[in-house]
Amino acid sequence: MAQAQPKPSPLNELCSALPSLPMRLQEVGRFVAANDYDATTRSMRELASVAGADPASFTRLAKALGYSGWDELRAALTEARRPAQGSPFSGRAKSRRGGPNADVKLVHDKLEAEAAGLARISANAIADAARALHTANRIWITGFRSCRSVAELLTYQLRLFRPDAAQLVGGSGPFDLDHGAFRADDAVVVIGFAPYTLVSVETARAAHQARATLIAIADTISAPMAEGADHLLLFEAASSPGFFPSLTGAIAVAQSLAAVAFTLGGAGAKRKLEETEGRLAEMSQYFVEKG
Amino acid sequence: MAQAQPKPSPLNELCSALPSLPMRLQEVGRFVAANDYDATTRSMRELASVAGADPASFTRLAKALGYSGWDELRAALTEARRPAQGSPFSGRAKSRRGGPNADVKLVHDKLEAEAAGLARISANAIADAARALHTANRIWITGFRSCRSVAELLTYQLRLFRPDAAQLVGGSGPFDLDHGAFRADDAVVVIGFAPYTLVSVETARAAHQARATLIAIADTISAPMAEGADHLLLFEAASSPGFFPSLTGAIAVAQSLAAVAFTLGGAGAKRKLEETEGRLAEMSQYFVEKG
DNA sequence: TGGGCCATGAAACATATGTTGCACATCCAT
DNA sequence: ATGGATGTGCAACATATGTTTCATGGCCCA
Repeated sequence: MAQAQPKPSPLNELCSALPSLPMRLQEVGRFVAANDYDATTRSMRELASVAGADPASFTRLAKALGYSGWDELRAALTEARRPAQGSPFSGRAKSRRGGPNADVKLVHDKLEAEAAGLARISANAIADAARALHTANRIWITGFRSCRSVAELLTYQLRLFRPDAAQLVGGSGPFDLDHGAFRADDAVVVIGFAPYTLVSVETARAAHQARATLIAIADTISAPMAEGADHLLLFEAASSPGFFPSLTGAIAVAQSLAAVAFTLGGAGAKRKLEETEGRLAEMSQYFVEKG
Repeated sequence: MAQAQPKPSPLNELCSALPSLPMRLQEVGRFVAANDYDATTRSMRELASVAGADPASFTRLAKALGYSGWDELRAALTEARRPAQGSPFSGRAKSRRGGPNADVKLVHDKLEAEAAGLARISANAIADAARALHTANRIWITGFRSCRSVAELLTYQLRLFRPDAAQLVGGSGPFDLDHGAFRADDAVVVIGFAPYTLVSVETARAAHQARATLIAIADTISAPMAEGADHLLLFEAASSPGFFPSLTGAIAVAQSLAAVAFTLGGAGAKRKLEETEGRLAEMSQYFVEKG
């Protein structure tokens, strides 16, 4: 870290040194470059056997590249592969003093990053969770701070076709919680990201204790409300440059959840939806173009 | 537990098993979940020393999860982490042809469409609108039905650094409106899509009459609240397959708006934000990892 | 051809690794 | 209080790991 160097990737220096290496070392070197993930995880002997080479070659390769041994080379590869934590835009953090268009650029980057984040959401996990929602007797939904908007949206959409089932926890204030009402055949959805609100964690635990199906929508696998969750739906809160965590992913997850749950509901859900929509329209809350 | 699934992520089953584990194993398990990359690369003893735990705990954790030992758990984690070969989307679209996985496909398509929708949002328009927000004396925000969640999120984020300026219209109920309070140096944000709620249109008109700066976030140029709007921010509500309009775009717009407004606020906004965050933390509403 | 040089594979080595047995602490039911 | 069961740290264990050494075989130059 103390180096002023712009951090040369071990893989790059491997490739550039390749031609000047003995035949066997070249083979091994190419193998490492092509399978660098396995190089960091499997053992030297394993690699040797699938590469059809001698274990010693790996040690020799490392030394030929200036490392003290294979261990050190592998450590370098491992660090190079380490997922960017914290600042995904560290590389792109250019001097934003560019001009009057800096704001436009910020928005642009942000949207781009969020679109990429959506791609990383697991459709499988959502479908599974939706099935759990479908079979649940009642559905409780929790979220605080900015996640409250996500919780409210999910509640709203679910209530469109399951009006008596979906319920926002703490609907009449953050201290009016319904933990005691959780039953084993209920589903509880907890939405949150770091820093985690205490109440949301407590809600998750209460759900778990009540043996209700717990669905966690969070930014990390290690989120406290993910503990004991039957379904864990991840989204990227920090994916976008900016200062507040992003909720775009969480919203997308919530909407997909509602959509799948709706399709699972079949004709009954559709009927309920039309009924609800009709009631809303009846209250004449809609604007109609005159003429 | 449905065992028919092809790949239950080891991390997920770890998280769900956590609560039923003994104390020390929970600590170790949490550590593994939080540092899964190191878990696959560093050795058991290394992990133990930085986690402040006994090496044996890792073996025991693995066995408690049903693995034959730490090596097998680590192998599972390693495989789960293996980089997807190919592009994130095309690569994963394997044999998703209809069948029982129709739900998965639905979610997949939905997310893809929404990601594409984000790309069509105008960064320029958002930056302009943010400047208007910045110069406004007070900021009123409106949205009903599912758009209420967007309105609440925007309000929440703006209040983080402009607590006295941002205000949700009808905060104490949909009929407690503040139309009379609009002033010429205020900004009014109206969020909505078809079918348009009557109140939101009335709010837009009231804002216009008060000569306040009107910012409309809507799905169409012809949206009634867009009439007379100083800034019109479009998002795609119907872009995604499914049955409910999508709010992902609206959320992205709202967040970007808040982000740019924050940067425009400069040091003062930053100070206010820290102040607010501090007050929130002081109320000890956050969950802190013990250890 | 002969002699030095280097690349290469196999086996021996020291060591770090994952595991397991044991002793002690802790908790719960009797 | 007592006895049993369970969780936890420590240390010894068998072994897989990375490294080194040595013998072999090919190559180039005198």
